[in-house]
Amino acid sequence: MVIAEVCVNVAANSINKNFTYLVPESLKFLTAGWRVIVPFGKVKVDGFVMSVREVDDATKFEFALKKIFDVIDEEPWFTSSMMGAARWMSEFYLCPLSKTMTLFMPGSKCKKISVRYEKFLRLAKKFDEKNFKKAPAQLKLLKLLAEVSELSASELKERKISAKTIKALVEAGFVKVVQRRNFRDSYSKIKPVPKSFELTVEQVAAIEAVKKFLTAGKFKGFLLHGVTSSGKTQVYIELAKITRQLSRRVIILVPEIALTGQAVENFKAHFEDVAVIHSRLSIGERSDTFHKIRNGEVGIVIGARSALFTPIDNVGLIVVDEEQDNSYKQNTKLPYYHARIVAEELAKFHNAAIVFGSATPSLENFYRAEQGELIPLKMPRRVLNNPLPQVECVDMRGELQAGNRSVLSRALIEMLKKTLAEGQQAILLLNRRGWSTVVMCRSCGEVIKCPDCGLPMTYHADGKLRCHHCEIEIIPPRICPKCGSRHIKFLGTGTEKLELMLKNSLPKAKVLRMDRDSTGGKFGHKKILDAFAAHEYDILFGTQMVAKGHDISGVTAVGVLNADAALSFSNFRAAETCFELITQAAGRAGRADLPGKVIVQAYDVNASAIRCGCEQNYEKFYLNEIPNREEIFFPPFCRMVKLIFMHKNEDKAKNFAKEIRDAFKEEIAKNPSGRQEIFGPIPAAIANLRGIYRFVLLIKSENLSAVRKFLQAHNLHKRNDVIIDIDPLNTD
DNA sequence: AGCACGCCGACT
DNA sequence: GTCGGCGTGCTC
Repeated sequence: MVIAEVCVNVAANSINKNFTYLVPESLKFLTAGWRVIVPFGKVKVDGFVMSVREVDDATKFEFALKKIFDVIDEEPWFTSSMMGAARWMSEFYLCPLSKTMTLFMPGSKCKKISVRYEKFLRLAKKFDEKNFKKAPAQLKLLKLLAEVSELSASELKERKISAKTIKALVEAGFVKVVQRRNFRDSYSKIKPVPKSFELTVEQVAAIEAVKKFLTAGKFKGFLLHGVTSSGKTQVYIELAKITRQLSRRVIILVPEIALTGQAVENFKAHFEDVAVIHSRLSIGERSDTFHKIRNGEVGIVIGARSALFTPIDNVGLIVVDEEQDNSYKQNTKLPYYHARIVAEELAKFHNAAIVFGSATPSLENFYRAEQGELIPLKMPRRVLNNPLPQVECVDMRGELQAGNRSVLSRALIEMLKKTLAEGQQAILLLNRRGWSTVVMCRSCGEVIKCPDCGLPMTYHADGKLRCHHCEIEIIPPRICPKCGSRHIKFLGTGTEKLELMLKNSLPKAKVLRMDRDSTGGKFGHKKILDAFAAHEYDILFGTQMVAKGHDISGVTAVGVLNADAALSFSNFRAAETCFELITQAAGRAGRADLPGKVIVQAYDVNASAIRCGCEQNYEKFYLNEIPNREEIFFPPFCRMVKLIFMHKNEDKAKNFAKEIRDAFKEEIAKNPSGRQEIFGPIPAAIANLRGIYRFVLLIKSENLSAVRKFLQAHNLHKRNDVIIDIDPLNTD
C-alpha cells in the first residue's frame, strides 16, 4: 500500500507533526508537494503532502489510517526547494510547519482563486469590401482587425465600436471571440526609468567579485557597503544581467512595499520579465503572479520580504537592499522570521550568490564581513564624484537658552529660506507622526495610555487619541482619569504640528507631509514622491519614509529634527538606529551636481551615533559601538531568543517564566556550551494586552541550537501561551 | 482550528 | 438534582 506524510493546514502550535494517510487507488499519482484535502478528526482540512512511500500491506500502525480525500490543484503546488525552505524555517524558528508552508501560497487557505479571462476579437475569414458598402461600421472594424490582428474588449470600447456591429459580424462568421487568461498586474503601468552612466571603478570591482561566484554557480554571501548615491542599484542591475545571461533567476528584496515601485522603474529599464510580489497585492494578483513565475515567464522577482516565497526555481542571485532595515523582520505574526536570515538560507538551497547592500550595514553583517563570512565590497565614493553633503549639528539646548522654544532651530529656518530663495527643494525628517506625541496630566504626571496595550497614545489633528501600536482611537479625556484634574497638557511635536509650524515660519513655502497617515493605498507613497519630484512642492517633511530609497535631484537641503529621540529608548540597537537615520537622511541631499547641506538637531550632540552620523563615517561608528556590544554581550557576539509568557493570571504567567528560567540555568550548569545567559522574567513592553499579562525571558547565547534544543525539550514551541522570537529586534 | 470530554457555579 | 461555563486534550 502507498502512504503519505501530510502536514495538515491547521493553525495550532500543538500540532507540530505530520500525519500519516493512505493514498487511495484513485490518487496513485500523488507525490510530495501536492495540496490535498484530508479527513482530520471530525472535519475535513487542507493538507500538504510532504512525502509518499510504499510499505508492506501487512504494516501495522498504532492508529487506523484514514484515506486522503481529494487533491486541490491539477499539479503539485510545492517544489522541493519550497518544501526544503519551509522545513528549514519551521526548525530554525520553532514554528509549526503548516505556518511556514503557507508562506509559499498566495493566501493562507487553499481557496480556489478566480482566474480572469479577457475577450479578444479576431478575424475569422476573408472578407470582400464590396459586400459591406451598406455597413460602413462593420467594414471599418474588419479593416482594423486585418491590420492589428486582434482587439481587446477595452480597445473596442475605446474606439467606440458598438456591440451591435460586433454581434452582426460574429453571427455572419467574419470575426470570432477568443478568450485568453488575463494576469492582474498593478505594476504594469509603471514605466521604466532608464538611468545610465559609466560605471565607477568601485562598481566594476564589485561586479567582478560577484561574477566569479555567479559563473561558478556557487553559494557565496557579499556585503556591498556603498555610501548613499554610490550607485548600488546599478551594481544590482549589472549582476542581474549576468545572472539572466546564465539563464538563472533573480530575487530583489526591498524593505518596504512602498519601495517596490522605484525598484520596478529601475529594473524595467533593463528587463522585460519583471514581477512584483508583496503582501498588499490582492490574493488574485499574487496568485496570477505565482502562475507566471511557475511557468518560467518571470526572470526577476522584486518585492518586500514575502517575495522570498514564490515558486521560483533556478535562482542565481538574491539581493537584499538596505539590508539593515528592521522591516525585514516579521513582527506581528508567526513565523517571526528575519528575511535577511531566510534569504541567505534560500541562497544556499539554490547555490546562489546573495548580496546584502547598504550605506549603513547592520552591525551583524559588517562583523561577519570582518570575520570573513561575507565578502566585503566597498564603494566609498558617490557616482560622478559628487561630494557627500556638508552636515552641521545644532545643539537644541543652546536654542532653548537663546529663547527659541520652537522645534525648528534658527539655523534650520535660515537654511530653508536660502534653499527656497534659490529655487531648490528641502526634506525634513521628524520621526513621529500625529500632532502631540504625549498627553499628560500636569497635576499628577499621568500619561494617557492605550486601553488595549498600555502604550502612550498620540494626539492627532482630527481631535482623536490614537495608539500607534494597535491603531485604537479614543476621544481625549477632559479630566485626568487618575486624579480628576483639568490640567491636561499636550506635549511633544509630531509631523502634523510640524506642518503648522512650517506654514507659520515659511508662509510662502509649499509643504508636503509624508507619513503613514498621508500615504494611503498601494501607490500613496509614490504619488507623494512624484509630486515632490515634479517640484510641485518646496519642502517634503515626514517620518523616516522621507529618507528611504528615493532619488530626487532638486533636493539640496535636509533637516533631521529630534535626531537623538531614538537614543532615549532602552534598546541595545538604539545607537545603530539613530546613526542609520541621520546617515540615510543626509544621503538625500545634493545628489546631482548641486552640493547638499544638512542640519541635524539634537540635544545629546556628543553621542557617538550623532557625531559619527554627522560625519557620515560608518567605520568610526562601528569601531565605537562594537566594543560596547562585546562588553555587554549582545549581537553580533551572541544570538538572542526572546520568550513571552502570557496568561490572564499575572502570577501564573510570571511563575511559569521563572520555572523555565531556573530550568535553563540548571541546563547550562549541567551542559555548558559556550557563553549563555538568561534574564527575567520582566514585564513586557506591552505588559498587558487586552487583559492578558505578558512576561519576558531573554536568552543570550553563543549556541543557538543548544537553546533551541532546550526549548523543544520543554515543549515551549507547542504552546499557544508562549511566543518564541529568535533574533528579536527588542529585548522587551 | 474544531470538537469532545470533564469538572464546578446558578437555575427550573 | 441538571444546564452550561470554558479549560484541556486530541485529531493519522
